[in-house]
Amino acid sequence: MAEVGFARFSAREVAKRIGYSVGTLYNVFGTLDRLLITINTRTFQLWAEYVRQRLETSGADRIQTLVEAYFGFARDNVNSWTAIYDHHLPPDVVIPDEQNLQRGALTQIIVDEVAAVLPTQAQSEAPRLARSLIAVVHGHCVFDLNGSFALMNISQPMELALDRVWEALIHAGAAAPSR
Amino acid sequence: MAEVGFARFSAREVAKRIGYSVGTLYNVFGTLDRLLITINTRTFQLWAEYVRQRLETSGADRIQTLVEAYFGFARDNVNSWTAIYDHHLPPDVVIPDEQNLQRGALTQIIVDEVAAVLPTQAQSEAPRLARSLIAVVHGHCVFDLNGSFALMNISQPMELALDRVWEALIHAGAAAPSR
DNA sequence: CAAAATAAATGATCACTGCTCAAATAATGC
DNA sequence: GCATTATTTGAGCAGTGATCATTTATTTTG
Repeated sequence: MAEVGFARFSAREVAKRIGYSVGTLYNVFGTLDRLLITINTRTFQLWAEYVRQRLETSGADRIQTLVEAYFGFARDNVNSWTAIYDHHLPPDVVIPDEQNLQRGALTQIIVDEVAAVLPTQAQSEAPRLARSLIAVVHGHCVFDLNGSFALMNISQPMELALDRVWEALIHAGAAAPSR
Repeated sequence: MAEVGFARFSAREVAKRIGYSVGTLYNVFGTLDRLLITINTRTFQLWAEYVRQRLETSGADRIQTLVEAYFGFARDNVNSWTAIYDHHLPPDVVIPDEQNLQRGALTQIIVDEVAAVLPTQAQSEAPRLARSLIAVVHGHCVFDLNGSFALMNISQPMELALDRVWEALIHAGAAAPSR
């Protein structure tokens, strides 16, 4: 997936590279969708690990570190990252609970950091606000990687996203970062 | 595209439905990518028209109308809307200038409305800020349509996006809407 | 009007895809 | 050693994007 991207990904090629036949691959995963779900869950895990490591060596502005890690992983792993959002499940296919839990770990990291920055009386808003801020950063990241921002001469999209994020946090009562 | 969605879209099926052979379709468009580009440009035009009509009957908060129109079109045309972002061009294929101009019309509508809401001294920031706000709404819209918000029990994602948008506008000096 | 020149449309063919499942192969238990 | 269970296989099916020699239709010309 990392090498060829979602559009050129195929079960046959996977089988060839791992030294098995297509049949075995289908015996294990049942369907291509379930193979893709598994691959994308793994990408989420790598992403969460990437974010955790960045936080370990973060400066004072840990929110900035989060935004930079979101963009950083996407930019360093365009194909794998894009595959997460290119894969649309048919209505009858569902992601196993176990995998949804694993995928949620990344979100939890962000919820915790948002909570840490909010004042006590705004703590209850952290989960909802954090998810909204993820959407904010995600939107900027999508437009960065698909060339929309470049086409419209918008430079430094990551900084743009961070501006939006801190505006929202400060509005919610967070203390402004020392910048 | 509207009926079957990006993943099940095929040139052969198009040819069958319009009463021509695949060959003719390829004589006209040259490649599937160029057919997809054409379809998606048309979706942008329909989208812009949709937004214009909503603005005509808008209440006092025209920014809210924009956000509702962004979400509204996406929700009413999930397959066509999603196809815009699912179609990734190979590095050697480019969108013709003419089509990029047409696609830019939607952005221009939003830039104009953002400018109208900003004070005089902030006018020059309108193009950059407007594109950032589009990214904000886009991110919320993606997570709404792909089920991410539902999975995390986040209700009213459109209202959430509008909150972020107005926070940013007020931070930039816009007068708060009467809500 | 007919013949020549141009334009438009065709669809068999190629290499690929997801997926199936009877058959072959391998591993295990007794 | 033999029978039972567990794995693995890959040809085959219906579909895909793309090609291009051939056919069909239209227009121009003498």
